[in-house]
This record gives sequence, structure tokens and C-alpha cells, in this order.
Amino acid sequence: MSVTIKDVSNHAGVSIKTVSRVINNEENVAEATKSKVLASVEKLGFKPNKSAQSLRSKRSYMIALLYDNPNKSYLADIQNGILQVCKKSGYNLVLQECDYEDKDLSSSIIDFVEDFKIDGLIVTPPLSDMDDFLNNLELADIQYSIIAPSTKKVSSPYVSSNDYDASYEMTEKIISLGHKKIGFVKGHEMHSASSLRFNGFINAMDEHSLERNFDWIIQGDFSFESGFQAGEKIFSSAEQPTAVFASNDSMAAGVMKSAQMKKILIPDELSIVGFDDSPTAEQVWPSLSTVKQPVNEMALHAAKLLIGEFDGLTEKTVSKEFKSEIIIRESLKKLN
Amino acid sequence: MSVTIKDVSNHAGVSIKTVSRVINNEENVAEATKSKVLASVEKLGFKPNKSAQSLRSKRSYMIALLYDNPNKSYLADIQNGILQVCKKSGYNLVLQECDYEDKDLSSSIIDFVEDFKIDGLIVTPPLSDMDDFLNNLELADIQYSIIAPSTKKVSSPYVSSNDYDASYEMTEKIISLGHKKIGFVKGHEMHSASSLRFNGFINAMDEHSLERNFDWIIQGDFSFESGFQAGEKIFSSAEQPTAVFASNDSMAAGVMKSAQMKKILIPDELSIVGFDDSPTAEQVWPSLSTVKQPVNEMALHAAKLLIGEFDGLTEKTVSKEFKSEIIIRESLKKLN
DNA sequence: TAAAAAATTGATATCGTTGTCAAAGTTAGT
DNA sequence: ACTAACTTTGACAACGATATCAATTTTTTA
Repeated sequence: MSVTIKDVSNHAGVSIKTVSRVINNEENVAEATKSKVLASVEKLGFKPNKSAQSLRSKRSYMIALLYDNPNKSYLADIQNGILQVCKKSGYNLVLQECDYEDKDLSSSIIDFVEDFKIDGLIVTPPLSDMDDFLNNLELADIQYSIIAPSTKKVSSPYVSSNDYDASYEMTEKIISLGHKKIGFVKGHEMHSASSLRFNGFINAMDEHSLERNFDWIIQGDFSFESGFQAGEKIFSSAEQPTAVFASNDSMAAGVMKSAQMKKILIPDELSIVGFDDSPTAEQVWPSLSTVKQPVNEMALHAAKLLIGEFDGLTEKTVSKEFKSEIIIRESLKKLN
Repeated sequence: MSVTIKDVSNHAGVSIKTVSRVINNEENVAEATKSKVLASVEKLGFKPNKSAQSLRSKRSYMIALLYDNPNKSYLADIQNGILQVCKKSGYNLVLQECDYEDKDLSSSIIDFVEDFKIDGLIVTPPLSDMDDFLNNLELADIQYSIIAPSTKKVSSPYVSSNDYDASYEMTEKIISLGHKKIGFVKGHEMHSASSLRFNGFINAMDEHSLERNFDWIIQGDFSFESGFQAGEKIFSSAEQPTAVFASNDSMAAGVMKSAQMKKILIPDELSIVGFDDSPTAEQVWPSLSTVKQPVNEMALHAAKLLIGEFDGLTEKTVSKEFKSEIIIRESLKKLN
């Protein structure tokens, strides 16, 4: 069959324990022995049997991605980033869909981790906002790394993006183009990103002494439909804004549709901007100006953080905040 | 630590082998023994250690999804369907991104399967079109199930959708609304779905004795940009169609943008339909009429097929063709 | 240079299952 | 009632790695 550690030890003329030491990079192996073993490993094409390693060492070499997010494109980017790290480090990624409203979420996830001996978790929004849940993981001694936590006081490593800053910056960009009457569609109340994005908007408005018109500040839930409804409300108010900033692209597309159905010309009469740079942002007409988070890189970093925690990676990886990028497309224009 | 097969055998007063027999549903276990053991299993909350099982039985309880498809939404649906089956049957899903142009694809995948003792593969387009590749898998004695194979002559189980029929039906629908001048944007040449969709269109046109205008039949590659380019070509031709059928939604959105930039009113002056029912289809304005494949269910079935192959599932699952659904939205309208 | 300390190595137990094979128990056939 | 055939069960090896701990070799110290 396939070549085992025993074959290598025979070939190299050392004990299996020594081979084990070499492949696990343990200390106290003489250089000569090490290279002799490595040569045999190379020669025979030895690859440690994952199951045996896992059985003995109680490590599965699997990490799991926890998500409850119907945003497919976001999820795909996350997966991609994680997979890049997994591929290099020999880990596998297991997908675990969750229901954040499930009362037994904590215990079912803990069971899952113990059943499959999952080495660690990567937690994505909105689960990353649930402090109780994270606490329970901690109590169960489960390693995890968080993408976009609501608070940075967590003890586990995390990656975040500067939602607040990006929103602030985008608002300033809109203002710099001459807009003074700006509407805003808020995201799902349960997502911490929602308030960050809203606060960025509000503070930028305040900073420029622009008045908030609450007819144009609508609560949404990140869905296209809620964006459309928001548009309907905004455009039926007494006065009309010249720009609307939605907390994500789906809602921005909803606002856009509402405006277009009312024959409001975009961007001539109304500018619209979104957030996320979803595939749709490019495919609507006019194309959406938006904020692009480096989701792929964030996930990659989160995976490094996690694996680094229990696997002595060479470079020490630390929590990090990533910078989002503002993308200007057709939907945002200077006010005439 | 956690409860092992030994604990169960002690508790039930039988040998560990007998417990093993029971949990693996082997034959020739007396009913009385069986229920005694099951009671102990229940009582102690025993769950077999996956690593030990895997080590001894050479099965990993992992299946892998092979993909090389930038369409995030399609991929997410596929994953979802597979995960539903995995959850029930105790398997795990591992993601494996491939490059279909990689010369060493076959051997690298075979290595991957052997390294990780992957029990089976689920192959998605465009890899499902690569007969050579599938052949190599077969030679290496690797189990797989195919989503949307180009030919149904493969020996491994598959699921497919009726792309041809759906395309034919959609074309007839367009024709039934009075359209006679219909353009078509073809998909990526390497995907077998492209020709199926195109043939459905062509045959429906022929059936209704409608003339093909090759100024309006453009080769695309499933990308938004190629759809836009196709639109540019179509709308700069001598005569204009009253409807355009694109082989997927991204290209349809591209055509739509091109039309809208030329102030062509949709759907009053031009109907547009797509294929796939991507999230974008709903979010553009006017919303796209399209064809929705039951991707989630297809993937679910593919997973059942695969797992059923090596794991004696109760019900025998067989290859199956799924029916797509035609979704009429705002972009398709009766010709005035 | 001898003793102590540190570095290196290996024999063997072990992880928690399933596989082998033989023993014991049961049923059937004559 | 005795043998043949089948069913049921268990003792123990095996899977392929890591862990323990003691033995051996090398280096340091006095």
C-alpha cells in the first residue's frame, strides 16, 4: 500500500520515533539525522497518515467555518481565503451552517467540535456578534478566530474591517461632490456592522454640519426587498434627497429600482451608493459605487490566526484590522 | 475523557467486537444483544471516534467537492445541497478548488484523494465535461458523482438538469408573446451547458419557422462583460431584435446595460431573458426573466448518489434528470 | 579527567476502532 | 441422537502515527 513511518525508519536506519520527531519538527534532533530522514521521506514519498496522527494526537487537522449568512458571495470569498491557508498548512476546511436564532446553538456546536475533534473554528457574522455564544466556546476550551467581532475586547484573535471609517469616508466623498441632502438605509439590527456603518455616516454628516432628515433614514435588514421599501418611503417624502447611501449593495439595488420605477434619473438626479462590492454592484445599471472589504484577505488572516494558535506557525500572527476600499462607479456623480 | 467502545462493551457485558458489530449494523447479531448494546450506547452517549474508524477501516467519512467555477451563487447552492446529506449521514464535506486548465489536474486530484483518504468526489461543471479527467478518476478507482455531465454515457452516477428542454421552452415562451426577432448570446465554449442551451433555442426557432439572424447570435463566455459586448454588437446591427435570450443572467445583465445605455426601453422595446436565476436577476431593474435550475436539490441528490455508492443507504438512489423552472419577471413582455 | 548535565535516540505502550479467525452455541437433517 | 451447517460471540492483532521514559552519546563543568 502506501508508505508508512516504518518504511521511512527502515530506509533511514533510525527508529520510528526519530522519524516522527523530524516530521513534527521537534527539537533535539541532530542535523545529520534530520537530513538523513528527510532524504528518505523525500525518496519514498512519505506522507503521514492523517487518521493515525489524528487518533494519537487528538488533532483532526480540520477547522470548521461557522456561518449563518445567506450572502453567497461573501461566504464564497471567506471560504476562498481560508482555503488558501488550509492548502499550505495541510488542514481541511469543514463547513458548518448554523442558525443564530437556535437556542441550543452553543451546545450543538460544542458537540460538533468534540465529535469530529475539530481543531478550531472560524466564526463569521452575525455569529461573531453573539457574545454569549463566544463565551460558551471559550468555556468549552474551543479555539476560534473571529471575523468582524462586535467588540474588540474578546480574548480570541480576530480580524476586522474598518466599517466605521469606510462609511465615514464614503459619506465624505458624497459630500465632497456637492451633496447635502443625503439619505441612509440601515442594515440588519442584529449585525454590529450596521451600527458601525450608520455611525460613520452620521458622524461625517455632523462633521460637515449637514442636517439629518429622518424621512430619509430608514431601517432595513440588508435584503433587496427592504432596500426597495426604503426607497419607496424616501421618495414619497416631502422633500427628496440627492443621494442615498445604503448599508449594503442589495439594499442599494432596491433603492435604485424604486427610484428607476419613479423615473428618477440616476445619477443625474440621484446618486446611490452601497457597501460590500457584491457581484450585483457591477451588473446593475448604472453600476453601483460601493465599499469593498478585502474579505478574501481577512479570511486568510483569520485562518492564519487560528492555525497559528495551536500549530506553531513560524511567524507570529496577530489580530488585525483591514482597510476597505472605496469604489466609485456610475451611480455616484457630482451634484449639478 | 470521552466514552469509548470499551466502556460500552463493559456496560453491556459483551465484547468490543460485538459493540462494533452493532454500531456498524452488521449481520448476525442476536436481537437481544443488539438492543442491549444499543441501550448502553444511548445511556453512555457513545459516539465512535472518527479517527480510529478511519484509521482502521481506511474510510475517512469525508467527501470532496471539486469545482472550478467563479459563480459564487451556484457554488453556494451546491454546497448547501451536499451539506444537507452530509449532516444526516455523518460525512464531512471538504472543498477542493481546481483549475480545469491545469495539465496535472488528474494526478493532483488523485494524490489529494489518496492523501486524505477521501471517500468520494462530487464533480461540478466545467470539470464534469472533461471526459479524460473522469476517465483517470475511474482508472484510479475513485468514486465520484457528477453534476451536469456532458454525456450521459458515463458509468458513474450523475444528476443533470434539462438545459435543452428549458431553453427550448423559454424560447417558445418568448415566441408565444409575439416575438419573432430574437437574439441569443451563447455561453462559454467549454461548458456543455452552452451548446445545450443554444440548441434548445435554435430548435425552437426552427420549429416555429423563425429566421436566425447571425447578427444577433453572439458568442459569449458567461461573463457580464461578454454580455455587454454582445449587446453592443447586437444593437449596432442593421436591424434590431425585439428580444434577446442570454445563456446566463450575468450576460443578460450585460445585454441589459448595453440596451439601457442606448436608451432602449426594457421591456417595452426589448425583452431580455437570462438563465440561472442568480441573485442579480432579481436585483436589476427591470428584473430578469430566467430559468431556475433546482441546483440545491441536484447537489443533494448527487451527494446521496455518491454516499449511497459506498455506504449502503437504505433506499437505492439512481441517476436523475431534474426539471428547471421558467421564471417570468419584468424583463419579458408581450410584443406590442 | 571524572562527574554532571544536556542532547540525542530507540523500545515499546498507546490511541479507539475494525479485521481475523477460532470457539461456542443453535438449529436442522437424517 | 449424532452430525453437519449455520449463527453468534469474543480474544487478540492490526491500522499508523505519537507519547513515555529509559538508554546512550555528547558536551560542559569542576
